[in-house]
Amino acid sequence: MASKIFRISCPRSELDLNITLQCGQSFRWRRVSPGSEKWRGVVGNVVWTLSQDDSYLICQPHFSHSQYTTPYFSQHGRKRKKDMELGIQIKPTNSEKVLDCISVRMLRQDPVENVFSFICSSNNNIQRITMLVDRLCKLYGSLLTTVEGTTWHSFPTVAVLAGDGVEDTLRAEGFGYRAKFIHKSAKQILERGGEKWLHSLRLLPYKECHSQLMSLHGVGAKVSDCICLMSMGHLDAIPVDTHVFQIAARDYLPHLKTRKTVTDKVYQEIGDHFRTVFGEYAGWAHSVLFSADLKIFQALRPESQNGNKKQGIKKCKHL
DNA sequence: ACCCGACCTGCTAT
DNA sequence: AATAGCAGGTCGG
Repeated sequence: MASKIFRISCPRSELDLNITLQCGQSFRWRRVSPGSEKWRGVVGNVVWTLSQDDSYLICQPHFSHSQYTTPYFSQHGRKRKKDMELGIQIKPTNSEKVLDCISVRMLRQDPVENVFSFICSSNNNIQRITMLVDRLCKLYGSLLTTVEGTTWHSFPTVAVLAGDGVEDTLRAEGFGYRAKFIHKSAKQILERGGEKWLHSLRLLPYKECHSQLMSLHGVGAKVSDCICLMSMGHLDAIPVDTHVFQIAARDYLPHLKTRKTVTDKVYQEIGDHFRTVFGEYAGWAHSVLFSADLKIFQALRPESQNGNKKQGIKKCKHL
């Protein structure tokens, strides 16, 4: 049931789908077919097919029923580039790959999806995280629609994830020790007021938001920062994982090279350093550096070929 | 305040 | 072929 297509003015230099949808912010986007430049995924309760040329995003919703959607790509502007250039000048290591990834855009995700996706991320790799998140949606989400023979499901509600037997089921489905984290966090969120409570955290200052999220079982400092950055609107949150730790030790804080693990103190030090170097969009800059170090982007060369025909075009401010 | 080992799973390297 | 190492960490001691 294809419907209207939305064209959104947005230069590829400021938002590259291939990087943004594949760099480990969201685990729900798939290429329409192998090698395709079109992406398909779920935002809220709507399946979208996204593509772009050098100047526009082209967005097609697949409705099964009438819906609308809230802004998904964050609106942080061009000033961020200055911050990034400043950072690159200070530390040129890896700068070529970094420039390839500068067109990553932070998403503004739904907090529920963000929380449970990143609970799945602990001590895990992107491929398996993607598989687990997909499994979570198929098990506990509701069927939205079928597109070209593929079924698409919504992300599960908190109440469903808090239900009886969820932990045992998830363990049997290969979630490992994360099964308990998911079930218990869902129950904690429900006790505090459910989705409404989680959304209300967006009103808090960064530090408070960060510590509230950390009260959830399975959400530590790193996952909490992922949520702050990717769904709470805190563009200065710095998730420090093993990868960012390596980058920091290599390019910014050489005295960390001798350390084996990220302690709370080192975690804080790296975040503060990034915020000092990159300013208010430090979290975005962190994602550029993180993406540049990801294996899948090592051989990146996004050559644009376009010439997309369009019909039934409609203007839309945001997705 | 700080550090350490255990923990599920599945892919990779040796 | 078997085994250690690692992946966007967190928890409890």
